[in-house]
Amino acid sequence: MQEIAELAGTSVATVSRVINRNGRYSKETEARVLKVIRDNRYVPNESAKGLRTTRTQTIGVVVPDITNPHFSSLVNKIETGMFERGYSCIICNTNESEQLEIKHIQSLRAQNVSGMVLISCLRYHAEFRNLPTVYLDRPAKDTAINEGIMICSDNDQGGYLATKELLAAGCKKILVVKAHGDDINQTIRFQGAMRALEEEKVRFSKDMLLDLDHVSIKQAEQEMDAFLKKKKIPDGIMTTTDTIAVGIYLSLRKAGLRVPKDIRLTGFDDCYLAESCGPGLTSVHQDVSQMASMAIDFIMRRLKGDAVEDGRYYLPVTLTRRESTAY
Amino acid sequence: MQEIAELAGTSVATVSRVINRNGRYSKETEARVLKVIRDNRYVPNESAKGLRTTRTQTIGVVVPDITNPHFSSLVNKIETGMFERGYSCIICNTNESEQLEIKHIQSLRAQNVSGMVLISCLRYHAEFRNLPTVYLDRPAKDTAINEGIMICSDNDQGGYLATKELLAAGCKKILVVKAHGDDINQTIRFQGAMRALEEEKVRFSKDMLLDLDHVSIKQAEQEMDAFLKKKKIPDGIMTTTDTIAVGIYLSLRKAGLRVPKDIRLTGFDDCYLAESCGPGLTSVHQDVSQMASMAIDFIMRRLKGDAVEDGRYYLPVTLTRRESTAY
DNA sequence: TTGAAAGCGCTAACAA
DNA sequence: TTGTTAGCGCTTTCAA
Repeated sequence: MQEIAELAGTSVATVSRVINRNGRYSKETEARVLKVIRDNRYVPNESAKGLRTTRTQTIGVVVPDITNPHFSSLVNKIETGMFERGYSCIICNTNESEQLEIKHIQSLRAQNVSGMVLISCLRYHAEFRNLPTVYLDRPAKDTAINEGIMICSDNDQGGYLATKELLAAGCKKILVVKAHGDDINQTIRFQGAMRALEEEKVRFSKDMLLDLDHVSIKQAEQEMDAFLKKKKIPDGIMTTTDTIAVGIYLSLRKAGLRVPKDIRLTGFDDCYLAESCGPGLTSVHQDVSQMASMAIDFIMRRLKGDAVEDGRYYLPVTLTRRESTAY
Repeated sequence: MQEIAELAGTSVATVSRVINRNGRYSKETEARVLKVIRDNRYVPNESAKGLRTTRTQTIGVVVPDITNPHFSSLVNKIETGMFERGYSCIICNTNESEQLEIKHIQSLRAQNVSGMVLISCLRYHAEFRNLPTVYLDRPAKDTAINEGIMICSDNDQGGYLATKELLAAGCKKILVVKAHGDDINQTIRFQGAMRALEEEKVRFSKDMLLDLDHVSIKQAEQEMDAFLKKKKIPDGIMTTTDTIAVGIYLSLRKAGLRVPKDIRLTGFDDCYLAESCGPGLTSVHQDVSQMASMAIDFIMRRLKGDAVEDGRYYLPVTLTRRESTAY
């Protein structure tokens, strides 16, 4: 920067002003400085800037599993949008581990990120009130916590819609396949399903719930294999994630059961898995673009210094109908 | 840090030494400093460290499309492995755009990343010789370029294996579906396919090549729809990516063509799409874990100061057989 | 084994 | 509109 200043015949302060476009300089010096910067391919040092201002042009994004299509497209949208606004994203995978999540967040803070997008059911509001933070995609595990900005789909309604669809298709014996673990959405979607059953006065017995250790195609497939051996065959299956639904497909296929003829099936997320598996999977559609852009907006507004009120934002979901629930 | 020094009754220099474990201090002071650090939850400021040392605990990872399962699992492995070694990853999506890639790399350099993993056919060796860099998954577009460390699968052999499998299944009229664009792997895999055909003295005419604008399920499906309308129906299809193969599946299903009965199909990458679509897709398996860990190792070695020789490393591929080529 | 002090590149307060 | 300068938190040389 010193060098740029000398070449442009000015001071470092002015160079800094031009770079940060704060306006307090003449058109001529601006042009001169800009030219020298371009000619020398000068790139400002972010560490120095970060040290001086205690904020950097980076945003931390904490995600449970980048390998899950739902999250990868969410991350893709966030990363793209942030970069357009001059920010880079540090993506952190927690593999659904709370411990790892905490470590990652510490590391992000050490790196002076300017903001954070957390896909997590944990809440850290007390620890970093000054750091613009948005909780995305997952409500707080502790429902008593109201602080912070939270954006997610109306998961309860999603579970409801999917189950209603199965009932409309004439299903009487509905199996629900969810996962337990830290993602509270799984439970919320299940509750939505229960709401739909109650509304239609359909009884649900506990043995029609398959509760997986974690979300994975393999696990869903194996558990379903076991279920089919032991129990009565359902005529409809509601799953809480497309990934699980794909595992169910594999198991049913092996067992010679046809979708939708013998069994109807619904997914959740409506990621590309839903349209690419055959037969096409009816799935609850989440507006990923909207979620990402809201998260970006909130952070940008706080970065500009605007006061942004805490709140929970629930985005509406829709049902994308495909062959798997045809009737 | 100042504060820590005072509380521990020592100087900032010593605190720094303890943090960086350089050994030049007594056991007692070490214990004292460490305790104060823990008690106060002190986290060193990465910006200051970065400014002083011109390297940070971050690695830049440039990836064409995080949404593609092959890349998302590659990134997942890299991110996890790096974090275990104390590094965070800044993930950059280029959406296959050279321009965006260059912007991203500039931004990474401004952020003083300690190393880079680039999934790209471009080469930047001249610009940053000092920055530990590994080119992953994609050979140089300009084959004359020999500089740098490059790790990728033996894509030619992959194309060869897939096509051989189709031939072994008795296919006579083989359609190849690839994408053009910046990813030279697409072409290399195609060449491997040609090698297999030549070896078996099977003629290949240009109208049996479908060359997509870019890799996408949708595009593959649409182009295949059009192809089926105009041309003779093939009895085998070799694709250069699982994603494309999924699009082909969709098109064939609509047309009432059965896999593998009427048409046999192969994919490439062997990502989870391959096992989850039905019927299971025979696909060329890439050793993603190995690729990621080699990349990490090379960067770590260079970070330690070891001289690492430039070179091209081609990892062997295998064929994972599933139903789609059964015979 | 320790401490003092310089300085990494930048921003912002102050002065001009 | 511009320049001078202090100092952000850290590492590292030099001296003790």
